[in-house]
Amino acid sequence: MKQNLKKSRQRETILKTLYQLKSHPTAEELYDLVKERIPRLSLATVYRNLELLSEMGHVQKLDTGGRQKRFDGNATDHPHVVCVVCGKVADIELQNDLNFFDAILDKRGYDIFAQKIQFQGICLKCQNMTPAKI
Amino acid sequence: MKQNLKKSRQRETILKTLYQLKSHPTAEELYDLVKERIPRLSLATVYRNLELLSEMGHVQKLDTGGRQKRFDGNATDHPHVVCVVCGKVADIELQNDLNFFDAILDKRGYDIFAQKIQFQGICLKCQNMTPAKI
DNA sequence: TGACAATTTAGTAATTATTATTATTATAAA
DNA sequence: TTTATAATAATAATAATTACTAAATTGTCA
Repeated sequence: MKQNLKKSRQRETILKTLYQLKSHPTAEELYDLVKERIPRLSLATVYRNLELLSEMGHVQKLDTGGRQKRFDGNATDHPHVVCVVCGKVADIELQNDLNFFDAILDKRGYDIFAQKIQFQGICLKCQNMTPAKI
Repeated sequence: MKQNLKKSRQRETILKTLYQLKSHPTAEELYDLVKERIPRLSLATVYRNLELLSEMGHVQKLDTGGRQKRFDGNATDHPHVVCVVCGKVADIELQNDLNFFDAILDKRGYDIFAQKIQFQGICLKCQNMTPAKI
């Protein structure tokens, strides 16, 4: 799924900065960080590149309930824990033989009360849709 | 968590309509449906009541990747499957002893390739925040 | 029942996250 | 270098949601 990217200082710095973070920033939070290195950076550049990078499988776009989407430099499928008060997101590890609530190895201090499980796929209708010729 | 609600024709019809659906409509889709019964209905009324109803635990607000949020008349924790092409959402049932991918009892025709697991809670910082006095 | 208070609504304006546009600048290819 | 391609900054446009407000509805209780 991953493809190579043309380089530009902005794109490289955005990606590198996101990789270095353990947090899951919004586009705007990441913009503020990268802006320290590239002061003339535009917010639209951050949005455009995060979209591109997530389409290419280099980063992950997260829907965590807040108004703003969040981004994760780790593009592999892994569970998250979200604070419903402040929106902060952390990675979490599961032990794959136990049931959900017991399986969390490190709760990261979160007081957990709910889970959201979502599978992603393609529905029957969309599977049968022949792609349009170019 | 559920509290009682004051009634108004609009609120009752919105809730009843959502309960009857097996689908997971956006606020706008639900608006179109309820509008058939209450032609002068306002979209803002639908948004306001869905917000209220979900805060009170009568319905569930879903973040499924699209721009619009979706709503589920079943407020209990249960897994969903989302079509990444058209956005359609379906309920899904898991067998609780198997690992994830194998545990899905009925895929509803979806061709599934990924999973998103999200726990919800309150982070350490927010737990220690004393609530403001009224 | 009727008078008043409280709640809810419709309609619309405002807000806000994200995306599109465009002229300019940077990068790559020849 | 010269020319073509792609990316950027800055800003405008879009679209989902929320806030506002005057009018309508509902609830309370004398």
